[in-house]
Amino acid sequence: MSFPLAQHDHGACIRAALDAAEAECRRQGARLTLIRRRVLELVWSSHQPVGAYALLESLAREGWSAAPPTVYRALDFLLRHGLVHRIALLNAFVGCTHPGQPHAGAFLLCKVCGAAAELDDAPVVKAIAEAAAGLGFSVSRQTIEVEGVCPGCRDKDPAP
Amino acid sequence: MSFPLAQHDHGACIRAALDAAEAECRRQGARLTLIRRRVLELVWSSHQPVGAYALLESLAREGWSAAPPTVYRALDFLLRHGLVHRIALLNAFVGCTHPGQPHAGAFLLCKVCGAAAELDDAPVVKAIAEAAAGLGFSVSRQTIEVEGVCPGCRDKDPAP
DNA sequence: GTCCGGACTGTTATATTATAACATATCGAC
DNA sequence: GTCGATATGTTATAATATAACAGTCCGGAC
Repeated sequence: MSFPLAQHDHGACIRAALDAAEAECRRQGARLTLIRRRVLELVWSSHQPVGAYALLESLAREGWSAAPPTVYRALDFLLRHGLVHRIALLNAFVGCTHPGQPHAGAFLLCKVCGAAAELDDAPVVKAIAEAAAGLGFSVSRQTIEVEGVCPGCRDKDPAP
Repeated sequence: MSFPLAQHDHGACIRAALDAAEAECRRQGARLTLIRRRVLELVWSSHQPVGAYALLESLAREGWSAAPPTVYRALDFLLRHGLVHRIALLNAFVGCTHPGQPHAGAFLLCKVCGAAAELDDAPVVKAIAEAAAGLGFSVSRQTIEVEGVCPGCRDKDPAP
């Protein structure tokens, strides 16, 4: 719900995400297998969206026998169970900060540092729902991606 | 600002779009060359977002000597001058319904018929701007894409 | 008019992202 | 243990997008 600070205990982020994922999979009766778990961990290795082929390289470096479908299947599982989001603008994937709680997923993407922050999307979703309802359109899924500069980078590099 | 009806005078849509494009290019001192004009016309040949390679095939059928860069350059020009929008979810392009008037571009995408409607995005943009400002994020560009079912398809195929 | 520089287009090659299709392995219920 | 469903391995290929460089056109300076 806010931008990750430059220095924070990121290990704690990862642990929290994996714990939440375990719990969510248990709740849904889904199997968080070794490779799915590892892909999720890699997605969470930063707060920047990661491309599928970057994940693939990481897996390969670790000695997994990995081809594109390996990664895409794991990502597909994680998407279906609400553990990651796909950033359409970047063709990349980022960990979900609150799995289990239904939400559309709205992202602020910093053009400078590449970080992604998941926004509280309720007011945005409401505005969209109203506009759509006015046209008789029934909404099923939303993509809200906002590019700009995050507070950290703005302070560092004022008016370039 | 609303969904295109199943039958409407689409020729008029195309003519209006091309006239607006001519005017907008004149205003901006930009050159709407033959191929750019033709690509815009092809983008406007329906209200459904069109992929770059579909455009490429159309051009090829018409006897243009066309390779991918041909199309991507034309699309890039049209994007830069606000004559088309890119739909990130679909990797496809759609004509802008009100060039020259600054707007973020928000789209309703019908999963059934594939039509895209450009939404009045002011309230949505406002909601996003407020949320972003609250986090100290300065917005430069937004992508708002909403999947669902348009009124026409909903009526045809109630509760599938 | 013609020369110059910038913008536009042609062409080939290649990068990047994603999926199809089929074989094999693993898990869990019974 | 066996069966069916789910998950993974593997090869190939589709779909989208860009790099790089050569050639061409166009409009203004002179």
